[in-house]
Amino acid sequence: MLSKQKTTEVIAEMGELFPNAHCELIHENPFELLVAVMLSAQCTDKLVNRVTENLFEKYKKPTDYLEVTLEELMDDIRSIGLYRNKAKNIQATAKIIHEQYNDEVPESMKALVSLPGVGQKTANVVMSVAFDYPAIAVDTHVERVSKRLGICRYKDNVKEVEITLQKKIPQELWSVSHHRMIFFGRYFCTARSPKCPECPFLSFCREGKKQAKARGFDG
DNA sequence: AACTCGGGGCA
DNA sequence: TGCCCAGAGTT
Repeated sequence: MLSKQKTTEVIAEMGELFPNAHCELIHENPFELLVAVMLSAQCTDKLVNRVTENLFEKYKKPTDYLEVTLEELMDDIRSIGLYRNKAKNIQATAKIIHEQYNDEVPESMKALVSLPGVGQKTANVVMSVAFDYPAIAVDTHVERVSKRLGICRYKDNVKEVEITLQKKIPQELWSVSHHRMIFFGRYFCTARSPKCPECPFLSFCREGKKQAKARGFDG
């Protein structure tokens, strides 16, 4: 297990690798962010970005989603997996935000999680990114990277990963860390074929040693 | 804890 | 082809 100091150093180095990591997810309004993250479930970010580019031209406010039929919204996001559930959930959530929250995304974990299609992970992202709330959203990238680098244990569940990260990372870096680990997970520490030979953390990475043995490079 | 949704990307 | 992906809801 990595020490707190070593973990902080790793996060800092990820910041040098991806200086703009924290900017890319920040949308102009929290509602766009919420929709983007709802769409991203079980999809690659590349695919989501392709869809949202057109989607946010057409849909600006929560009520915009209520003025079209479910079929039309489904067509607008059809290239994404799970589009039927996502379209339903986005409409239902837009309706609640319009009717109960005066067209504003609620700034509370409890309220966010109660929205249809919004779970703990999505709520974490919205709170930390849109409202600057100190939280570390543990998605699959964050989980994989944390385990491989030894920040937490392989057997840890999502909650345990979150607790360990919050223990080992200074609070002012929580929100930033989320983004840096996502970028690192996307460009270096990918699920299937991580770029271990190019990785700055290879010297102490558990996964790197496995990969070196399996793929025949110097671990 | 296990199952389902689901089109696209990648090996 | 087969497996995986910025998860959430139901049983």
